[in-house]
Amino acid sequence: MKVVNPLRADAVRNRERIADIARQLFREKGYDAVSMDEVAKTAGVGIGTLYRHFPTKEALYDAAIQAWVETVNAAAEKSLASEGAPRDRLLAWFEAYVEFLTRHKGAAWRITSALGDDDSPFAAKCRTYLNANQRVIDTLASEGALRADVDAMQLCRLVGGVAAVVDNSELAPDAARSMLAVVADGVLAG
Amino acid sequence: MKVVNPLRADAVRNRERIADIARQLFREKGYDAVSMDEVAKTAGVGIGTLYRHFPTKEALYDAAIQAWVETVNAAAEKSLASEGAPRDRLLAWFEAYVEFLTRHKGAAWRITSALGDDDSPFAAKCRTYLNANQRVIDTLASEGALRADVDAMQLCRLVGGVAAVVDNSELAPDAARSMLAVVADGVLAG
DNA sequence: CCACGATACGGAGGGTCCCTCCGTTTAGCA
DNA sequence: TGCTAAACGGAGGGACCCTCCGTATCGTGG
Repeated sequence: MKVVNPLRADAVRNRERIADIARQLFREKGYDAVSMDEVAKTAGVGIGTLYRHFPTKEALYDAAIQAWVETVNAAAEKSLASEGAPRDRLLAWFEAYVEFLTRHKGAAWRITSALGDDDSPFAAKCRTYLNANQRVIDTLASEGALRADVDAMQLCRLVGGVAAVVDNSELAPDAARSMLAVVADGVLAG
Repeated sequence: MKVVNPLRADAVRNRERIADIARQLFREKGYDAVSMDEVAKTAGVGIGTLYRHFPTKEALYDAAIQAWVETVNAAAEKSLASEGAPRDRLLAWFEAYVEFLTRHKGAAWRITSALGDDDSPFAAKCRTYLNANQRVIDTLASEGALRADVDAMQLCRLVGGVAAVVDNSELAPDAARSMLAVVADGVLAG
């Protein structure tokens, strides 16, 4: 028998090209404004091929935004490692977090919406974010800078909510920063 | 000539029945889960009739959630009129605000998304909300309880973001309250 | 009371989605 | 080179929002 286990070369090629094109399109136009037909046509494959590689549009989206999610942990470490006051470091993390979430239009709301849902295609990304926030909380809490009842899920939701609004209304960084300052002060207080 | 200016009796009847049914359906199932066909069928009218009265789905939604929006000002007054500390009154207002926004599934995000957009069908509702928040800010600021750089738009976005997350993830009131406490403390601080 | 015209009704169908199904083509081992 | 498992491609199904237009109804002037 001729069991060919690894993916065929053309399949690998197509999968990568589709993911690249999708990343580009989603980033430019946002989730809703990109149709699966458009991705297939731009990538030069049939719609059937697209769906063979990515069973739903959300799965494609998940693959398209995969790369940058993986750098989130590094960003958390970097924000925390700096020398400044807890408030400054927390704000730096928040800003990095919002910058990540808003890098692809529509991602902030989609990911924040999926926060409690284990069945979502974004569940893995949510866990990454939760862990990063937990690390930030642990670090600042060990310095006694945080109020006691803050948890990672709550923080993800608060900052994710801000990110979603910033993304949707295309707010300037200043507007985002002033909203994040409110959240940071609220979390540090008490 | 026979110019019949006022609406015909059947038209008035249908308009009201459609709005009633739509309010009920939107409230039960949320914006996305209700189709225009479903509204028409449930109301017992043709799809053409529905669109004669409400030119888009968003216009229908706007009409469906009209009634409760108008009571928001009363809620603001009531929250402010109580005797408690500024923090308690602010929190009471936030909770009332979130309760309003989450009363119809999907409304929080849609309205908060429309905050800067004058062309949105929800523009009028946004103005109502902004004014209510402005009144709250003015009252508390006159007591010196607020940080200086808080504005109504920012507050609408912050609390609207929390409301959207609460609505989408169907969080318990406790979870909402703890997030709102963070925002309130952040706004009062400094 | 009736006839007639302005008004409103209803649903077929257009355009756009996401996604499925299946006949056709291709890769790659023996 | 022949053959089979794997991959491809696109027609089309079903759902959606919305438009268009022939048909039915309302309500007034005669």
